[in-house]
Amino acid sequence: MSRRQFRPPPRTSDAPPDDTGCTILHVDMDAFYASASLLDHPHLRGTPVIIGGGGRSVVLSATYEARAFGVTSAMPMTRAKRLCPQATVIRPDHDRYAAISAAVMATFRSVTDLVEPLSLDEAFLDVAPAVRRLGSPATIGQWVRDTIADEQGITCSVGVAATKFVAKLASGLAKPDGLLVVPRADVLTFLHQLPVGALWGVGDRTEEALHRLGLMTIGDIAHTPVDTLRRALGDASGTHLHTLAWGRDERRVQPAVTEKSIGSDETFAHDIDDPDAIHRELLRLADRTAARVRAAGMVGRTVTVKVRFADFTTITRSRTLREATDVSREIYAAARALYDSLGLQRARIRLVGVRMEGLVDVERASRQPRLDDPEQGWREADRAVDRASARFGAGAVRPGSLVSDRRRQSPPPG
DNA sequence: TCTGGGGTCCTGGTACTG
DNA sequence: TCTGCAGTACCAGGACCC
Repeated sequence: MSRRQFRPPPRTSDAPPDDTGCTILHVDMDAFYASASLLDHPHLRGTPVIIGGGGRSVVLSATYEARAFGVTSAMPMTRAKRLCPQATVIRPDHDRYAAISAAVMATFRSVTDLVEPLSLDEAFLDVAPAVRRLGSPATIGQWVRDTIADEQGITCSVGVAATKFVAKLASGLAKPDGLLVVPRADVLTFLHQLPVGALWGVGDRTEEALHRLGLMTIGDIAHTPVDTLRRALGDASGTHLHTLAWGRDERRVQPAVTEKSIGSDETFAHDIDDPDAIHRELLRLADRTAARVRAAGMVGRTVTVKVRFADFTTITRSRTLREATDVSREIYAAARALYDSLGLQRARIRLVGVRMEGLVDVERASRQPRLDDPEQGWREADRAVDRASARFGAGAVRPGSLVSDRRRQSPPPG
C-alpha cells in the first residue's frame, strides 16, 4: 500500500502495450485494510470509512470515499475525524487481514513459485516460468486481478515491467483497480517525467534535499552527475537514486527473505514518568519480543531499547550480548539495564520499545550449553509458556509482575 | 496537526585489534 | 613501548517503507 500516489503519464497510443520481457508483476491491494473490513460491513460500501484505533493512534487505512476528504493512512485519528466527521470508524481486525492475505498469497503461488511478499497486502511476482503455461505477463496480471476479486471480494492493482522498481511504480499509478504495463522501450520516457518523490527511497527529507538542488523530476536526477548526488545524499543513496533514475534495477524477486530484527514498541495512552510502570512495560515488551523470536526459530545477539519522550524526541540504546539468545529473562535484563543506564529522572515518556537484532537461525547459533548454565532452565520455562499460549491464547501465562494488583489480590478460585 | 507499529538500510562516530 | 594506520565491529540516530 503506497502512501505516495502520482498521476499516470498520458498514453500516446491505443495499441496494447508490448509486455515482452516484462515478467515482474507488483500486485498491490487497493485500500486493503478498509476493503477487507468492509467484507464484514457490506452496508458501509460506498461510504467514508476509516480503519484505526482510538486515543493517540493513526489511520491504518481509509476507503476512497474518506480519502476524498483528505484522510490518508498514517494520519493521526484525531485529525482524520476532524476532516471527515461523518466517517464510520472501524477497529482493525488483524486476524482477518492475515487470513485474507494468506489466501491472496496462495493465489500468487499458484501462478509462480517466485513470490516475494512485501507486506500483508502487496508482493512481487516473477512470472517468467509461467508465461508458456498461462500467457503473457499482462494476461497473467489480469487473471490475478480477476481471481482475487472473485475469491476474496476485494480489488487490487498490478504493475507489469521488466524490473521490480518500475513494476512497483506502475501498480501505484494503476490504482485503484487497474493494471499498467510499462514496455521495456518506454521505461525512460515513463520514468523521467515523474516527480522525484516517486522514486523508491525518496521520502520527505530526501525530496527536500533534491528540490534544493533544483531537481524536480526523475529525469533531472538522471542528468545530474552522480558525484553531486553523492555529496548531497551520501554515497549509497546518491548512487542508488542515480541508478534507478536510468531504469536500472538488478534486484531479483526473492521468495525467501529472512527477518533481520524483531521487536515491539508501545505508545502509552498518556505520557508517564513512573520508573516502575516503565520497567513493567519493558518486561511485557521483552516477553512479547522473545516469544516472537522463538516462534521464528531464531536467536538474537543485540538488544535495542527505544525511548520516545513527550516532545517526540527519540533515542535508542543497544547492547550486543556475548551469546545470541531467545530467553525472555535475558532480553528483559539487557533492556532494563540499557534503560536504567540512561539515568532518567522522572522524564515524561511517550513510548518505549524493545528490539532484537543480529538474528540467526537457532540451529546455526553457536551457543555452548553448560551444565551449570542457569539459563537452560529459563529456556525450558519459556518453551512451556509458548506451549500454553498456543493452547490457551497469548497472555495465558505472564510474568507475575504483569498481573494486575486487583487480580493478584482476588481469592483463588474454588 | 501532532504524529502507531513493524521493519530495513545507511551514515558517522568511536573503540578495538593487528 | 609508543605511534600511526587500516579494517572491522559496535553504537546511535535518521530516513524511509508499508
